[in-house]
Amino acid sequence: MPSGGSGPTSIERPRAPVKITDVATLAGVAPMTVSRVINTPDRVSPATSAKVQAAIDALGYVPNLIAGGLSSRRSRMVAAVVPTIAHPMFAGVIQTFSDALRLAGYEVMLSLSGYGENDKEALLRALLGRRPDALLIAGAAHTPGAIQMITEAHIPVVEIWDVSSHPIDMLVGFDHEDVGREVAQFFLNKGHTRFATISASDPRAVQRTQTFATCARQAGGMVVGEAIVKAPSTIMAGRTALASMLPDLTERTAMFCSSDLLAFGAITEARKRGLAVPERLSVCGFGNFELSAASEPPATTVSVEGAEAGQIAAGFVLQRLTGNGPRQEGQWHVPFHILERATT
Amino acid sequence: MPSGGSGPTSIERPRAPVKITDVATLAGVAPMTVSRVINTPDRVSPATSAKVQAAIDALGYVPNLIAGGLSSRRSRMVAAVVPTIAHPMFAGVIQTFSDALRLAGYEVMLSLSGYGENDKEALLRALLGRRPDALLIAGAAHTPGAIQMITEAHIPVVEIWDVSSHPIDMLVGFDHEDVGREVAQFFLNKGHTRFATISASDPRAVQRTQTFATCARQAGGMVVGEAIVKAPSTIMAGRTALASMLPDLTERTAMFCSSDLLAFGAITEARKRGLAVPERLSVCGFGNFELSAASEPPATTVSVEGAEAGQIAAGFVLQRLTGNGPRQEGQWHVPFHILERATT
DNA sequence: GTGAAAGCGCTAACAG
DNA sequence: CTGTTAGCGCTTTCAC
Repeated sequence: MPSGGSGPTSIERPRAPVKITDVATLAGVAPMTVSRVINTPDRVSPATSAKVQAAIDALGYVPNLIAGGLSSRRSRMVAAVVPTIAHPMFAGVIQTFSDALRLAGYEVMLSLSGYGENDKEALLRALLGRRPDALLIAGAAHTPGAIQMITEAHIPVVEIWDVSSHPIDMLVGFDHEDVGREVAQFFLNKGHTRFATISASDPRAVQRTQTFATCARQAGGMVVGEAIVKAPSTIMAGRTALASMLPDLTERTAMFCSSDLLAFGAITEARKRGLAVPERLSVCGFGNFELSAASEPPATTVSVEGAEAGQIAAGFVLQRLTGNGPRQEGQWHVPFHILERATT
Repeated sequence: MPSGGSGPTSIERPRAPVKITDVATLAGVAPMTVSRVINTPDRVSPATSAKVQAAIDALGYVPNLIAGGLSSRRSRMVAAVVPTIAHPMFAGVIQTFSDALRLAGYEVMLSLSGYGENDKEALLRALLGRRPDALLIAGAAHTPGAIQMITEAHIPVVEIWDVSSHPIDMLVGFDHEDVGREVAQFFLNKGHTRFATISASDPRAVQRTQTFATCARQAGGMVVGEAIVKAPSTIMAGRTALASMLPDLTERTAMFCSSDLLAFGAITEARKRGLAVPERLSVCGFGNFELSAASEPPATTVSVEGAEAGQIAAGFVLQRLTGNGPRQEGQWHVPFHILERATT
């Protein structure tokens, strides 16, 4: 029941949301001029602009972006899907990505998918139905249905986290197998011969730790334990896994955990059980959580430049959106490196 | 340059997004019937429904919710604004809230505001411009401009985190002063006479710790240190604060930290410096992070039922949205309690 | 620099 | 149970 009922009071305080025509009427201009004041101010004379701005302020006008989006076919919104933002890399990516896009006038609509792939298609449907101008999505392992939906949306897509031989569109990620290899090499260089892993059950975590184990074996090492715990990683899971692995940790062992949370749990439990870290058990985590830097002893970890990844991803999206140059294939390898601290 | 170039192939693979009329034509029905199949399936005959569904699948139709929203004036979207979801209470609230609303057919659009209040009005404008059907917002301390914008949106609003004497609409929160009081009482009952606090600089954290200090003094206790660190809380800040406070910790002291992160940092630094926990320094944190339960020694903390808060908030919103009964004032005190573990 | 007309893709309201 | 008509609030396009 718009503009119904009660007579006008002395002060304008509309009950139904103010619309562009209300502002136009008050300012004595056409709706189109109001639109210009908001979207392309430089195409309006200063005098008119001031009048309109006054009307906007007086009425507290908040433009309906739904209507604008329908008309212009641009939602000025970018959808982002990540499993969690508890992980520093994702948190970093999202933060930087959001900031960069907001600066360019886009809002980021963030959805957390969790680690279960159960209703990801439903989530995607709900997201794509809102016609985002672009999509940022974590993980390259999508169902065929999901890939089809994404493809047919005809919007720029950036996949993060994984490298992939078949990116949907653009990609910002790293090779999880490279990480495993590099950590293995790190330990091998230190003369380790016995190895162990604790991994969360998600595919990328498994990739990192399995490659680590494979490399260790290939170099003549012995893998004395490979625990897998249900994703997402927790400190407690790390403690439990280490406890159950204890009988096999009879000699000096080098351990790679798929997350700093698992690593911290393993370190905590090891020290409680009297296993000296790093003398008897060397531990390297993954993710560079603040916990690893700030706990005692500070823990060695693999750091991935999430902030940089977000910046690059935003650049990719914006370049496509602002349409400078042709559709450019973007693929960016996010750098990672081992931060050696006191647990190795 | 949309719809350019390459000629049609044998298989239908539309370059522009499929719309409701495309589906209607293929199914041989009116657009309205397609709409009904999607939104009110029980009002369509099974035969028609099947035909339409087949057309939807064949074309990979994803309804444009922007258009639907404009027409129906319901976006089926709820905006949520929290400073961070690194805090278990917020994470819990958002998770439960999202799940409950998704079940009812609403998507949650999550925005992280951070702890700076700088551009909150701009954020709100961008959010409200998308015409969410309801708003969940953390913190009761809003600027007048923000309050006016929210009010004039004429949508259900739930504030979380804080109790307030002047809620905008509905409220799910707790009294931070109550927390301070209760923790003080907890320590007093154990016979403590010397107290200290480490707090993040955000208003609610300060409220908790200051009330703690006040209560301790009123009971005849002595407050030997009150550190304030810049929000958001970090482990390292807790370590640094404790280190600087060390000279004043000459006797058995009870410490309340505004976050488990600060508490963990304080405990870590204390033990490193040879201050026995809990014998010389008793520490209670806030938030019930996993870290507190899983670290060694397990840390005493204040647990707030975030998941329950999210459930209640979702209930408030849905009741208003599905419109059973009159506009009901909702105010809910989220329960909290002290989890005593090994650091006190 | 400003305005008028048309329409974005969908659904409310009302027929049949 | 299904179809028709009108219009959501804005921006595109074209005119002046």
